[in-house]
Amino acid sequence: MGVTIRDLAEHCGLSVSAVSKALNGYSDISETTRQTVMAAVRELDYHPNAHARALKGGRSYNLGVLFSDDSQSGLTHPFFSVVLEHFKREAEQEGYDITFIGHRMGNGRVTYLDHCRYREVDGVCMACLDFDDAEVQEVTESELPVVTIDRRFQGVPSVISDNEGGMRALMDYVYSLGHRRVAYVHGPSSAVSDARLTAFQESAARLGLTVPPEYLLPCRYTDPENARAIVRVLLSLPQRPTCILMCDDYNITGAKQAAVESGVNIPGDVSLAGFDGLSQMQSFSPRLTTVYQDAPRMGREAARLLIAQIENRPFLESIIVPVRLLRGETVVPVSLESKTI
Amino acid sequence: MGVTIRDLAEHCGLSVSAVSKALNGYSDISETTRQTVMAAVRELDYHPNAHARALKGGRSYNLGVLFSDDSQSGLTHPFFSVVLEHFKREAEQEGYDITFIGHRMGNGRVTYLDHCRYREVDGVCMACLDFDDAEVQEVTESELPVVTIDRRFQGVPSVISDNEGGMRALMDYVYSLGHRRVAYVHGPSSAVSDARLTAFQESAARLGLTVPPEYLLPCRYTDPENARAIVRVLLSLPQRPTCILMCDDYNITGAKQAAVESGVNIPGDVSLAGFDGLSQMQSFSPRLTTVYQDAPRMGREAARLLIAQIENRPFLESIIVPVRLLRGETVVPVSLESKTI
DNA sequence: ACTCGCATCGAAAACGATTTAGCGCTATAA
DNA sequence: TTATAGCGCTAAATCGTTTTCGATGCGAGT
Repeated sequence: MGVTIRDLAEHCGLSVSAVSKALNGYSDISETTRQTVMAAVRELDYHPNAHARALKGGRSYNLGVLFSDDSQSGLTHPFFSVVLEHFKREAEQEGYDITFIGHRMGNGRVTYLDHCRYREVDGVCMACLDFDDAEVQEVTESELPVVTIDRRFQGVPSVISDNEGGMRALMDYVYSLGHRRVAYVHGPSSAVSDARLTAFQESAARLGLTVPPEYLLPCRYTDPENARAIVRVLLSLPQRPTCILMCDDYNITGAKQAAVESGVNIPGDVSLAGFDGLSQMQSFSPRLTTVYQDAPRMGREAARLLIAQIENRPFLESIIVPVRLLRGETVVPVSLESKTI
Repeated sequence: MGVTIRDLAEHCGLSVSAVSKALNGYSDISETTRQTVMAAVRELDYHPNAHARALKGGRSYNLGVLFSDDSQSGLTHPFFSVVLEHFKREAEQEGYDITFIGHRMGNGRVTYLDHCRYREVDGVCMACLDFDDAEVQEVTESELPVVTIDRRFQGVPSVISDNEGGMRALMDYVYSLGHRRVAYVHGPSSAVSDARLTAFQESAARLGLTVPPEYLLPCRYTDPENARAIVRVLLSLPQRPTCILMCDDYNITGAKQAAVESGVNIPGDVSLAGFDGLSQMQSFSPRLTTVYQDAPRMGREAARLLIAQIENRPFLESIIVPVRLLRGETVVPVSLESKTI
């Protein structure tokens, strides 16, 4: 079907190996023959076959992406789709394609690692999944180059958002605006959730805030319905918080709805903050106060880290991606809130 | 590194070819030896190498995905990320992985078709891109199995959302609620946009509505800023529309903002409808009136159509995916709108 | 006994590339 | 004059499969 290296060789009157070496920049090929080969490449529109190359060289120029969350949102995940998109762009720029690693390959079940080997991916990026799964661990412990996002493993390079720093900055901010009764609707237990929760509690302690247990409620990520129910509970508390922190921006709409239903004004009666800085929320009104996570950079850094590893270039053990507090209009000084209690 | 078919053969005391045939269900292998082989597969944890298989058989069990839009949103596209996710799921179920086809492969530029050949994908799914691009046409005209989404090509199977039907239903609905001055903020020219716009105009004519040219404004998709500016113009018209149709749900937030800024109540003063039925908008308040496009089904059907083509099974020429009118709260009877003009 | 068919299996040639070993040749050095 | 050392190239092995074409042994039919 396609034109092979053999066709090229015949066309140039050279051996196959000479052509191969000319293409791959070997030093023992004269400049003139290299020119001849290159000209023939253009003329015949030759392109090497990735499979043959992978078969021989053991390199597929393919990166595996391991990615799943409890809600099975996959590519539609509002935060990780951004990370992924930029991971993909950076990878493409370096000449790598990406393939998604799943555990159902055709009829049968396959472990993640088996899928990686089947496609002979050169490395794997792991994000947003249950890192305690045995199948996942199997990959991190394999000889494959791996990079993890938002989770550290012994000896595995990682890209991590500065969750603690973001939470501290947010807490400092709401405190500075006079808030003393701060509730936190945190995500289900995971490395990220735990980091933020710890930072929340440490900040509270540092600032001298007492946080009653009913102010600390768990909520699924990216689940506005769940968020709505939980915020409704918070708003019906005898001692209502003056400020509510949500675990992600996506849940803000649910919180807003709960507020409307409870006859509570945002931010007139209660302040509200998110986490993520999703671009979809930029047109949220009033402008959302949230902690921006640099998802594009996380994706890029992850790709760079992984590729550096694969190509035996020096690389950092772990990269902390800074976050940024976005001061919107959903958190206001507590004195501006109407005293309705 | 991995365990090959040769290892299997030695372990079983068989020839490589016998093992291969046992694995691939050939009939000239006895049941007992097949059992032996299968047992060895489990014991040695053997998995075939996809590249070797692709090299020999010409099949890679890989589907290419050609996907881009003018705003370069890629995987983060609110509508197509859903299509893609379900395309991927269906493909996985049938034993296919997917790879994204771009035109920058490493340092150099590569045409889409070359990229397809390089990875030897078995077929290509094309969505949401400039179908008039020469590089795109080159793929549709190649010998590769192709399926297009939301665009028909001569001789190429396609999956298309019933845009016309949706627009007609929407128009009938707003008309039935008494709206006579209906504006349409339509998308930039494309097969989809044109289909909807035509349906809009035909419906208007059928219903006896006159649509002044200033009620027909173009707007980029998924660009709330753009939408905001345009709706602001609409709302400042001397003869204000009683109902505004937006080209997609994502732009609704921009429209809402424009309304707030113009002191216009939605839906109190002006009704508002979207298009897509994005799940992200489910928590929009008031509940959005929109035309739901069955993105998951579109993805699934596309994958099925493509795979049926690849595997030489019978397949339909084109699939029209029905839409559904979601009657929310943003379009209300015109008598309920305050007469402020 | 001889052939025929059947059931099982094996040898070997692909697939398209990379890579190692080596071969003639020329130029330089000893 | 004879080693030595590149230079520029080729031959051939190799990567892990699939697939074609036999090959072998055995029971049955004539």
